[in-house]
Amino acid sequence: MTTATASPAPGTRQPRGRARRAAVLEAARRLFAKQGFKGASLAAIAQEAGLTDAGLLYHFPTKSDLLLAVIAEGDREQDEALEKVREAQGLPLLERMAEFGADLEADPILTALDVTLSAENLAADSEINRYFVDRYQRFRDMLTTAFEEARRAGDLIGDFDPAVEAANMTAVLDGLRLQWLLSDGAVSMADGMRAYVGGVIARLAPRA
Amino acid sequence: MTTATASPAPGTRQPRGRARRAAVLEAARRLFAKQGFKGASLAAIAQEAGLTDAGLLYHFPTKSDLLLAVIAEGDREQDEALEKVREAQGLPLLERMAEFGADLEADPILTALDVTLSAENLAADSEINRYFVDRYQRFRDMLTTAFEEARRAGDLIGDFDPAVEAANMTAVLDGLRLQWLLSDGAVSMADGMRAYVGGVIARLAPRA
DNA sequence: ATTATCTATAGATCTATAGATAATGC
DNA sequence: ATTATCTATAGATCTATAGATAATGC
Repeated sequence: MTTATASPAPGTRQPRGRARRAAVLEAARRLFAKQGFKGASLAAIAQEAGLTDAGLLYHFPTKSDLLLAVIAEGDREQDEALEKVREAQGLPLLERMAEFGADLEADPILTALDVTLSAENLAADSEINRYFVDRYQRFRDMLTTAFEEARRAGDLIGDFDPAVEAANMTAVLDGLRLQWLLSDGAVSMADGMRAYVGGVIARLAPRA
Repeated sequence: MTTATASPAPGTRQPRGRARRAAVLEAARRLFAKQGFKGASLAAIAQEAGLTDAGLLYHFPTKSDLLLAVIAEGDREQDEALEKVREAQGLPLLERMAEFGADLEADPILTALDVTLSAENLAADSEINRYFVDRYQRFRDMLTTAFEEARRAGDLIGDFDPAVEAANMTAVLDGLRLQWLLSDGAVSMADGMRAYVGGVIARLAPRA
């Protein structure tokens, strides 16, 4: 009976592996952006990275796993932006969310891939699914805390449920993203988020 | 030079074709619900409907087209429910939207397939893409009109943009749907929509 | 010697298409 | 005779896996 030790991800143990893995990610990011998820074949991506398609699958077990890796990499960059938001607390944090729509408009490709992958893996009990479940949970938690803090500070008053407000703010951001993509930019994430956040604050702020 | 006449959809000209088409749709609806879009193979659906997978593709050129047909059929049923909403105008219509989240929770399968397909076809310039673009447009238009009417009637006041409000309300519904699916029901579409619609009205209604 | 990385190969699924069969119109 | 419906077949892509090669640890 072997002890089940958590082994590191494939392709990260040796220099050759790390280099290939990085090359595959770079090629995938480029080809997914240019041809879409379905349009970019594993064989094409593998060729760009200098190995066979089967070789690529040693690093990323499925095509969806590869896309997840591309997205997760993008998320890490976005997380740095989120860190700035997190420096704020309570009402100021919520106020900064007004500009989050505009921020997302800056990276249309990643936004599109993200929506595709999260929707595609709704049902499956996969690592991908857990990734998105966690991400939404963390995002909602951050906002829930901010709503609670804002109430505690007296910046927001009235009979509202912080968890529901957090889910709704997350929902607007996500729903606007879909409409923004489907309307080819005619529906503005930036305008929508500014109006939404402004509306929430106007509704819950103490009367001047 | 032949005149480009709009030919009817394949499988609708002869009784045999109509029957097979219906059988395929029924089998598809059942198998997609049970095994998901990816899990249900064309061959399995075709077998249930009594023809080969290639024969199925005469009726529905691609697997996505088949899913679209299943969804469009569901939409027609939902449209009947929407007709009742449309009977109302202005503020009463908006008030009814508060219950729309609860309505959607009644049909989880269709909701999940719908999100999958709309996200999957964001980029492609396909019939499917146009279907969703149109559907969102019509939904937003309905709400935009309602916001305009409510303002004209004096039920809503203040400096708001009906188009932005319509897009945001559509977005909350859509975004909550995604979270509802991903959280396995922990995030409630019903609660979210009631809070959202209530909030919009509270913010924009004349002070009592 | 052992493990990491990769290739060769085969299977499953979706899709395209040539041509066969069934139905309809004349 | 013409058109609608369908099958047989082949190609493209994703995936699984056995085994080869390269790197590392001893």
